[in-house]
Amino acid sequence: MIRLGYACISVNTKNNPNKKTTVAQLNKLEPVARMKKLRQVLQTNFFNLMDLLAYNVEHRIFLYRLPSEFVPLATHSVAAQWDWAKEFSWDFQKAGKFIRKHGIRLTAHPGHFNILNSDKPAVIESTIADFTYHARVFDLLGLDDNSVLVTHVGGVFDDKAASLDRFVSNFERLPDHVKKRLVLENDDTSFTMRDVLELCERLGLPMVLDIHHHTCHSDGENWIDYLPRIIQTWGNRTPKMHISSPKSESEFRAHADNINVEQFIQFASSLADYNVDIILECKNKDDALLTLRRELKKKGIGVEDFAENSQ
DNA sequence: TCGTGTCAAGATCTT
DNA sequence: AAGATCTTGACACGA
Repeated sequence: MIRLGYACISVNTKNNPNKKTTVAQLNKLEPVARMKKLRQVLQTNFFNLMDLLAYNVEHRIFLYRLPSEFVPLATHSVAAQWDWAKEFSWDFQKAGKFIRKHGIRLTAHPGHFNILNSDKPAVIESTIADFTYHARVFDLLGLDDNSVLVTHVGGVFDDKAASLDRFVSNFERLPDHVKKRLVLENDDTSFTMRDVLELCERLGLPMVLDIHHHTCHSDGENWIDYLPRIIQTWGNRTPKMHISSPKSESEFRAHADNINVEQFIQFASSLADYNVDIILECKNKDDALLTLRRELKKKGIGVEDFAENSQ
């Protein structure tokens, strides 16, 4: 059984849980007004999250990536004095209860400025801080370890082996509650499916296969040969993958508006033996998901049987 | 209301 | 050593 999900933004609901403010804006304000502004943004994001999750459930979408901006400037010094976890504990509990009740799987993808294998101590520190923030949000929502934090290995720094080793030693520095949620994804320029799989096996971490990245960057491996090992990394957790279609031949790395249905069928047919959650990374977000479902249905293919039948 | 410059953050390639 | 690029939506402000 396959479940489909989308990332961060719904194009069908007007408001999304990704409202933010800027440092420059906050610096214009007095400390009290500053706190008020931050509070206001997070309150809006909670409101929008509940709205969006209700929409998701209505459309039987049980997989969703939470925007990293959910708590505005959470790891920036301008918000350092702000105890958002305490102030919003009621909201976290309420949202968490809804998420658990409906069996929604929430995941996150900390931004690309997070480089755990950096050679700069300050970058490593800010990365640890940002991962910790993401894990804390899931902890406060009371979500299990299927709510993962997806990240890339990072930079190559002219020496891939040394950079992989540095990832391992910096990983050991993460708090346990972050370690249990962190998972690694192959990227489209530096670390291939096999690089990441081997690193995941070394660290005992789950691996997210991004099939689009794999077509952009590999050493010619056939991903199907590696599928059982990739699935194995997830243990008792539900494996998660990413798919997107190339925007065009010339902009192959960029994401298209929708998923090419033939391409999806080809990918998904190899996953028939497994339970897999797949996040669609498309410009059209949730609309791409609903469109893909319609196209599959037209072809009589129930790849997402659970979601279709339990209507 | 609309168009435009700006936004916390890194790595890598180009000049 | 400094600047552009990646990628990217939304905020804030001025017209």
